[in-house]
Amino acid sequence: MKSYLNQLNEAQKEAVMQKDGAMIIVAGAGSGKTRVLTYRIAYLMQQGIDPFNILALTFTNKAAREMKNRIAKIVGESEAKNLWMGTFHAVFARMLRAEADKLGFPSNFTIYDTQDSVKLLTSIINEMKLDSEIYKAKQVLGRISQFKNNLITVKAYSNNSELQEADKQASRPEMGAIYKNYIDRCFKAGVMDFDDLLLRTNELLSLFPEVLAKYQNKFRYILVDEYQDTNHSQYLIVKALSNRFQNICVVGDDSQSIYAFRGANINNILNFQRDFDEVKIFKLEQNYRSTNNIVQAANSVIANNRAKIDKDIWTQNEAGEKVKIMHTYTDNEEGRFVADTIFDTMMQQQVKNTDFAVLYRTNAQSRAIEDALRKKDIAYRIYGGLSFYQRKEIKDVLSYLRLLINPKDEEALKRIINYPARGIGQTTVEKLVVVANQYNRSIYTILENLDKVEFGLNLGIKTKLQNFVTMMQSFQIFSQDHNAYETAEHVIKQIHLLADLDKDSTPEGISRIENIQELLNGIKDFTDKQTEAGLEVSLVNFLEDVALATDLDNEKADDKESVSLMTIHMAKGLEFPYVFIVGLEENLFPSAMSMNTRTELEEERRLFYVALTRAEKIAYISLAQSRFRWGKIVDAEPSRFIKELDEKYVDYLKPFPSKPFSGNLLDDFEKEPQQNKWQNSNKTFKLKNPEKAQPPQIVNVVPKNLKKIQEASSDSNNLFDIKLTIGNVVEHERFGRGTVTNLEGLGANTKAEIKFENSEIKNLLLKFAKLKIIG
DNA sequence: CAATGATAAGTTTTT
DNA sequence: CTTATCATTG
Repeated sequence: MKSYLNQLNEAQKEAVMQKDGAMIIVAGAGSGKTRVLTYRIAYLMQQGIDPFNILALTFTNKAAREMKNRIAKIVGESEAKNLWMGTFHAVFARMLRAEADKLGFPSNFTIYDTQDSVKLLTSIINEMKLDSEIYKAKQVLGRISQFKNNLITVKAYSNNSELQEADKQASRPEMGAIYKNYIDRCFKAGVMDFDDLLLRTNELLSLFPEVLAKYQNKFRYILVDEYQDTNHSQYLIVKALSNRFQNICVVGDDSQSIYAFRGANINNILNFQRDFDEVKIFKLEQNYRSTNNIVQAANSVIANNRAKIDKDIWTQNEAGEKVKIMHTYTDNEEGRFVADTIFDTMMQQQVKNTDFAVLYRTNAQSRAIEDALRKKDIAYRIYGGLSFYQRKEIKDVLSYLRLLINPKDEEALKRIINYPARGIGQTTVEKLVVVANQYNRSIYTILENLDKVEFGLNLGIKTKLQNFVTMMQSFQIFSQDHNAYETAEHVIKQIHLLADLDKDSTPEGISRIENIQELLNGIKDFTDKQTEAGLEVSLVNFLEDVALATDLDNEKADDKESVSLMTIHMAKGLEFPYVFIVGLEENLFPSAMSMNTRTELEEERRLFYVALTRAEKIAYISLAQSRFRWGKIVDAEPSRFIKELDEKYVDYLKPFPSKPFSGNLLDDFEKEPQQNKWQNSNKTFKLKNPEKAQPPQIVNVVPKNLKKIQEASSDSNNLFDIKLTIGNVVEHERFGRGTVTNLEGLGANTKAEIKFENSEIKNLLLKFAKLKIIG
């Protein structure tokens, strides 16, 4: 029973066994944080604490699920089931549902995702006749999100001249009015957006002392994971709930704080000691995950940050391989390097696809990697980007379900009132919105009372609207004695959605139908699981799950044999034996948007730290000299973060090319014709003509300082020293045969003028042209 | 009102 | 290069 305590080191054990009071666990990357949290919860339960009295807040649903499973193994399933464990959003959505009436919300409120919010704001901005160039919906939403995360209500805003002044300065004086409209519309629609789930929880706890008391009493022990990424709103919730018993344990690593951009406040962790009476601090500094080379390399990078808690991350693990850096010419070549290395490693080490992850700063970078992996027939899965539930066809179906449980849901209604097409056009919908605002009712209420209001609709349209309402009503009746799965299936059948999609025989159209099927399977899975667990199966629960799910939460069967591709943000909390961090270039990583202030740059650096510390065995870092961005070829310079890596822990797989590239790159890009044809095809496919291009030569160069290499290679670069003289006959992969008519420049920068057989004369840079000398 | 094509605009990270 | 929105036509 106590045996699990023996699996802990001293620091971990102390943290686990500190039962009461406020405490902070500063847990370095790979220091067994999850293990401490799980054991701590198990320990609490064995000390007699009722699981009903424990609240554990995690950063992802996946983390919550895994932790719960691990706890169940120690204390048993039936006990573990009673824990409140989940993300802030999921846990407090559940709480809000129970208490919704107090805030004037229906208990079946639905949740707006970002897209819904942006659409609502777009229409508000239009209705207010504001310039949509100045009031960009996305930016306005960002601003509103800031307000909400800092608990600035509409009223607080109107009393805050500083904020108003700031918005005036940004020539958006109507910000407050938009904010008010947005809040009103959400309220009227019975919906909450992501930020509302936290904001309204705060509202609930501060306006209703008896509710606060109830939950304070319930949650006597509170644990918060990834505390460094909580925002002010979350902080206040935690503080309020833990105020009575002060049994609060937060776990985090300031070095891994990467969500300031969406309001996370690093001060929450830095100032934790000030917030509670007696705070015990535990530091977990031993890394169990990575080799020493990786740990030290990561340390050397993060040392460049000023704002941090002092700690010394170390490991007993073997030195392992050094961090490997590969500098390629283009992003396509970078992709090839990744694919080739994965392929070779799998062959030589007999390891699985799942042992590899490719991490990037932006989702757009996945393309080049995907292409290369497909060419090598390596199965992969992309996480993030647009998630399954955000796909158009899926959101359409979900919107029907949303409207069914919450007829006031305006965005859901607008989305489907004319999909599949039933002759209700944009103008009609706009009229409805106006009337709904006039009467201060939801659109659906207006629809239900069409004969009572007159606003110039012709009979034909009226009938169509009437039919729509009748249909929705029939769905509602149907859902009363059918479960979520049966209802969804019924709805899909009744609206003839598949018939509509069937008209489209393109691969995209077919995949849409498959997606609908997959959605149905998902709902079935959900209903089955809930039934098994003896829980109430409701559409409300399903929709909430879906709204708060991330891509990481949807596991697919073939994930078990796939290489993972994701942004670094998504990779937080995960680990892989082999990790590729790609695109280490200025303006990409660090991102161009975040180099204005020190704070932002430090966040980028922490992001790099997070990326590196995902690796167990080998970390590869790659960068290209030029990259396809915004439809153009853009020159790139090595990221400053590369220079910050202590050279003791680094291997350059190839010397850095001499100068920033400025020549003609078309060769490399045009060599791979129409690769985009494969874009939407399957993850794996057989190549008809396996590319004959050799994998990049991996040359082990004595680790040298980057600068030295750059200096050394600037005058002569023997790697590219092609012996070519005027008069040679050469063959080019694309242009065919030609004769060298002139040579210019030295070494890597030699430019050749070639007259091709089609009598075109071209100037080619030898290092890119890959000419074959024929005679 | 719907379907189609054209043009414009935009990419940081996400619950 | 991709996606979203706009304009035009039937």
